[in-house]
Amino acid sequence: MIEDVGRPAYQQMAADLRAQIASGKLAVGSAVPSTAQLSKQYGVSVTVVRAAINQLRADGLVVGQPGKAVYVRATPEAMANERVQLQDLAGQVKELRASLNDVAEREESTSIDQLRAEVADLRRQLGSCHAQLMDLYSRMGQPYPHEDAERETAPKRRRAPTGTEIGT
Amino acid sequence: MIEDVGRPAYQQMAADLRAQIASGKLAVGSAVPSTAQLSKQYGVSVTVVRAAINQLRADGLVVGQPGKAVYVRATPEAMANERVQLQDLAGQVKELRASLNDVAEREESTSIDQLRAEVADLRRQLGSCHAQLMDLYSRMGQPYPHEDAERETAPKRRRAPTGTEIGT
DNA sequence: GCCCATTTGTTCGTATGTATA
DNA sequence: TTATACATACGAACAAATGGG
Repeated sequence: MIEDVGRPAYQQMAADLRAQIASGKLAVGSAVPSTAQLSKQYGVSVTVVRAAINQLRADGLVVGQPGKAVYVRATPEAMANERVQLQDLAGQVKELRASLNDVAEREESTSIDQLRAEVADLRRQLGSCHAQLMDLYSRMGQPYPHEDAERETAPKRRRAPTGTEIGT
Repeated sequence: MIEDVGRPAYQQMAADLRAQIASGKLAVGSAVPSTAQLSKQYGVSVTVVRAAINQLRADGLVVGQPGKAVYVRATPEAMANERVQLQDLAGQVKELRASLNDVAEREESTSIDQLRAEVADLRRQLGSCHAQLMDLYSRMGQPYPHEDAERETAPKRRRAPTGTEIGT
């Protein structure tokens, strides 16, 4: 199925899992097969599986719950939408600026009606722009337990098995 | 120096390196100490060092060059700026929309001079907004070889050591 | 040009802790 | 309690790139 051996195995595996998520074979909310199962399926060590899963998690596509499974969080399209939306937003603001520039240039010799129409058009464009940005902001700010994710209740020191104490 | 043992060692180490980058002890463009050196310094295995470096690389703070070293790419502040700028941008667009709303509401009974002043003010706000978004877009779109980074010239198959062939 | 040491990157194996069922 | 699963951490090996002798 995969014959591009020019790339590391964990990247190929991550790409394959991404494709499965995008195609719907791994639906959002469902569980990814366990590390051991993936290790047997793909014929690689658990290290490669972990590396692939880590890459997907870094991209925000999956989230792991210890003791349970790794769950699909979102599709690659939804993640790519953020960048695409940002690009669209840039284009919209640019057009908006050009329109406003035209208004400022021709405002001396235009009638009130035309001015009114232009302002209404500007208002429509800005409304669409605003809606996109709100969606973009909410999607980036809300559902992301990324980074630290402070222990909400009790710090509950997890473990100190071998060499957890690190210093200079 | 670090006594919070409630978190994994590689996360503590990543946080410490982040702080060093932020404080300037690890300047942008300089090289991070090698894996072996960091392993001795912090008293952890190379696995922990690799995990910490991987986290910093996933955040876009450092980039590694095989055979040479891992170099500091940007500061955490500059990375956080993207989100802050997005937030500011959201606020600015919101204000802009409110101003435009007021213009549309009061355009019937205002003089040309006042309308002109408001349009000029809108134009100034939109200009600032546009500049911020352009900076944000260029910073996200340009210097990022993230994701796949297709081989630009020759695919140049790198290696196939043990079990690179993976299948279903 | 060739050899060698260093460094990053990838991959293997294994062990342990914690969480869930 | 037992079993499964994720997460962390240890050690070791090899490939590729870099740079010095």
